[in-house]
Amino acid sequence: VYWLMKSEPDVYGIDQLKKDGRTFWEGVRNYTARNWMRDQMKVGHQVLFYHSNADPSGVVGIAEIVREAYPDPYAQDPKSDYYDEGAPADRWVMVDVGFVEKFAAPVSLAELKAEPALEGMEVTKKGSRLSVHPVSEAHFRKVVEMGRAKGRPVRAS
DNA sequence: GCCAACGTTGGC
DNA sequence: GCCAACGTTGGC
Repeated sequence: VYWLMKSEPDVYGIDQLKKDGRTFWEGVRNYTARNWMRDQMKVGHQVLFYHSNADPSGVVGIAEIVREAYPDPYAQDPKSDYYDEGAPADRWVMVDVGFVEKFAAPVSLAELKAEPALEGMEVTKKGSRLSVHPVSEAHFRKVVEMGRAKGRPVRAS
């Protein structure tokens, strides 16, 4: 299974992931996204890393799942922006993701929309807001091809 | 900053 | 269970 995960670069971008090597993906508070993370994500799955609210928004590289879903402690922390008052400890989960590669330049949303081979890809649809969702293998491969065509990517060492 | 799309909440 | 109101996401 392949995935797309969105993050605002001002909050946590691909450069930070490259620097950190891996991170925990806290703060998902949408049941559909939660269910995919909890029920379907497995270690080793590849992820398109997407920058939203960016200039340009688009896929900036590849990450991978390095730890499967476990409870998100921020949901229990009243001081956190992600606090969910009264939520049972197992309501919200997070996964850990590792850096794989950063494209030489983003594959912008405009380019994704313009590519016929990516027709139907979730992120190209109007009103697509889900921050975590699966991507078909064909779409994943195509986006990676487009990203690598931008120049030599930076890979994890 | 605007606004369309969507998910969630809460009154009934 | 319906649905209007509200909050959030995210492109532009």
